[in-house]
Amino acid sequence: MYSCRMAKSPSGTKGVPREEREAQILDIATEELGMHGYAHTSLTVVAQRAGISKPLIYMYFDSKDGLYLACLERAGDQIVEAVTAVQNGVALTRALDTVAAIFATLEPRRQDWAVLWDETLPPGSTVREAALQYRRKLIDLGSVGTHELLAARDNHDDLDASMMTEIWLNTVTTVVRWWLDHPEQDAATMTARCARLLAALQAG
Amino acid sequence: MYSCRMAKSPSGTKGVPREEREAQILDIATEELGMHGYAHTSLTVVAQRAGISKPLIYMYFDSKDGLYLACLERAGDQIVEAVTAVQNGVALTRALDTVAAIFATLEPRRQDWAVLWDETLPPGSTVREAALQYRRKLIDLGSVGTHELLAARDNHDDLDASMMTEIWLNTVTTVVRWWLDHPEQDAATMTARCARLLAALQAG
DNA sequence: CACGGAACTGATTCCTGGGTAAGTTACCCA
DNA sequence: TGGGTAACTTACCCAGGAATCAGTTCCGTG
Repeated sequence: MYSCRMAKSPSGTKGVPREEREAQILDIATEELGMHGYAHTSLTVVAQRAGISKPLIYMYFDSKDGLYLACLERAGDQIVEAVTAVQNGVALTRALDTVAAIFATLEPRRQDWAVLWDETLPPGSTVREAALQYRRKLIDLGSVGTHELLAARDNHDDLDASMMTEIWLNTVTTVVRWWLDHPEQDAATMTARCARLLAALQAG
Repeated sequence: MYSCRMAKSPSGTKGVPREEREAQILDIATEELGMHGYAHTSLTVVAQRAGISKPLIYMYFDSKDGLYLACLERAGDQIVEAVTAVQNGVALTRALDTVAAIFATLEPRRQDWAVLWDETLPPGSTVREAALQYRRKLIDLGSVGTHELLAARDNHDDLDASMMTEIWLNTVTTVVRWWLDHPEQDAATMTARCARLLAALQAG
């Protein structure tokens, strides 16, 4: 008999090494999670899209949570690293640098941000806690910027800073979501657009 | 026998007229939906919190969708009306007026905005479509403002305006969520805080 | 005082989706 | 050439939550 390929029997190996299969699953899962959110993502669909069966996913990722966490870690680590590397400019310039870095990092897989900022994670779940920890890192980075900006205006209200930090990160989230809805736009265009809008807001 | 109250038998009327009961259910449901989102709200919990049984909810609201839609309509109508009534100032003043109106309207039931902006609505569902229609109205109102603001800066890019409108509404959402996390703040304080932050951003 | 309707419930059904048990195929190597 | 292992599958279980059935109690009214 020839090796495989002949679709003779459904069971048995297809010759795809674990590592490769894992990467494939991860990519598809990220897309599904990014589009529909954790709550509305079904592993059955992920398996179908990957052309495999559900148990294989469980074999490699243990559970739905495990799969989400794998997507989250890949996304979170990459984003946090990229953003951290760019925190040196001053005030609003730094903000622009940050979004530029985010767009660049996200270019190959834009859904990563949506996975990180998934709003459908079950309240009190471990997946939510895990996502919050990654977000926390970004919040801490952003917090430096907002405190700085407000201090320069003689505003030292911590609650003001807290709210502004929240606004900042949700603005990034919104912009990335808008990007997902406009797939034809590239990273550079997005960065330029953000710069324009920021300037427009400032030109009081 | 005395009328009710005696907890003798579980079945039978408790003497609460339908209208009153409906209002009570609506309030509790709005809280649950606002806190956990549609996807993670269970009617069993709503019933328990109201001290009634699940079938009564179905009797009055037909389905989970029906209950959500009732909450949505009450919230949406009120918010849209309040915001519409305040669209007369110019540019950023109008933005401030709008958030002030929103805070004032939301004061008695802050979760209303979270119901309207629920991120856990199932993709493609009728509830989502309904919510989107209400959001659309707010987006159209906001759109006028952003186009105006950008035009004043000689920017006539529709995509810029589209993104900025999105940012605007998500900022409102973020601010209201922050408010939910800081229950001790009142509407007036929130308005003042927003004014301060806007000024800080502009003072380039 | 019967009776119709309004307010309500316990128990059940049904279905979706996460998770598992047990078995199948192919390849590698002693 | 026969085990051992890696890569798979079919068929199933089961919890939880939406939705429903078949009533029960109470009150107003002719």
